[in-house]
Amino acid sequence: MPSVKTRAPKRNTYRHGDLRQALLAAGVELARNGGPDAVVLREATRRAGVVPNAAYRHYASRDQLLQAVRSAAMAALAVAIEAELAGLRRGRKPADFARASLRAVGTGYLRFAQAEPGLFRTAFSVPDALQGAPVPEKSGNSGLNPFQLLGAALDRLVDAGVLPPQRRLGAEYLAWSAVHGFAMLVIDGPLRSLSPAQIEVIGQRVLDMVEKGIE
Amino acid sequence: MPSVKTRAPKRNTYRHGDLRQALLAAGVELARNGGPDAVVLREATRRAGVVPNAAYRHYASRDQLLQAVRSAAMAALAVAIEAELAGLRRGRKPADFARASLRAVGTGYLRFAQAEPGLFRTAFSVPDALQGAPVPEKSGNSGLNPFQLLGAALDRLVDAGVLPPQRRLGAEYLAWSAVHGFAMLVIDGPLRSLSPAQIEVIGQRVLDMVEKGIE
DNA sequence: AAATATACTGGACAGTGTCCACATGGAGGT
DNA sequence: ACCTCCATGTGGACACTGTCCAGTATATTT
Repeated sequence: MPSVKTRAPKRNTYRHGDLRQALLAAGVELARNGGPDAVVLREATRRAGVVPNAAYRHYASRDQLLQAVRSAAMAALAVAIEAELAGLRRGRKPADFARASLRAVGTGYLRFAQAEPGLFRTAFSVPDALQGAPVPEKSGNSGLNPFQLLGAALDRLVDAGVLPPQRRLGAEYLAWSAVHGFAMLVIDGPLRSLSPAQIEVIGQRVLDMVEKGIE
Repeated sequence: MPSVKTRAPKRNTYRHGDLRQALLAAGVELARNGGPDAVVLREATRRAGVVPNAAYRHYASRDQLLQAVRSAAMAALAVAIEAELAGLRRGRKPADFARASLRAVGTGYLRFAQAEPGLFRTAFSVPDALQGAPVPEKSGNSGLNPFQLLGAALDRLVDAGVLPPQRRLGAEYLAWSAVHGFAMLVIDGPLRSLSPAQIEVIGQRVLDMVEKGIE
């Protein structure tokens, strides 16, 4: 056996077929374990069974590849949030439903951060104007990126009369700050050593704080 | 002129004198602009006017040097918080003073993150059990690290009767999450493009949320 | 079928962390 | 005063990285 890390599928055609996609997939896999720094161009080409320079036909630099991986990670986060939202039962009063929506966004966010810390850290590894024109690469199935999903939940709170309209402006910053900060502290901060059960409990308290603090 | 990056002070003695300290200082300077990834061992030795391998007499690896830089960054954060606390006028009622203390911790935290984003990102770049035995390398002049300074402020809130004792447990996680998350979003997240004035305003709203959400 | 554009290969270079063997010279004992 | 020890710094090397430049193979267009 030559080596454990043999990943090249021994392509026989000169062209790869879909190298761009293969590099992105390899990059995502690298980011999954290891975070942003683990996204190394040469390793990605190795896994795609191609010479290092071939990557430059599809990405102008290692950083461009990392950006693509980041977008994919952001989209995965959006999907996780959407999944949490989809699991909501719709029976109750609008106010309760709106509150539950905001909670679901936060819960999905935190679950994803714990389940995929590498991707989560990659998604936020580098500056990004999330405000700007929404690009589909960073969005989930609904076409909304995580920031927009949060905004939609807050809008629902206003519509349901739970959140006074004058408090709506900038409310996503408050909610996002609390949840994002907690996620960071959990995945590689002082709260790293807590058990999943403890994290769940404190996470819910963070969401309580947001709910109380925002209205 | 040979080069702009000439930093070697042309030592003539064989021994450096205090290479360990010089490497740490160079590392901190590198982290100040550029964050954790900019802490590169060879550059640090270059600035200390020494051959790369000399570093290994004082730090077992590049990572050990980075850890030392992190501790220094954490200590600088503690000092910034202490400075904010020291600026508090003491005249008022204990309850007001306790509230102001918590706010000062948060404000110091956010000010430092904005003033020294490189050091801030470095301080939290890598897992660290902040809970464990407090080491002086990460502490400010009071001997307390940032986490402990926050805890002390919360204790004062309890003593002043503002925060019910049963809410005290874990309260630092809530406060820390909100403030840390906001800091992250500001220095390299979606809030990066906001003006300092806007950041100040939203930052105060984050602290409002903490105050309301915690009690 | 010829020409062109596209995708990949090959070889190189500077930069990094780190390993090994070696040189230097200050501290302490005789 | 000398001599030896050994912590500290040097020199050279290796594998790894991102990236540049020049070539080569194949798909597409003419």
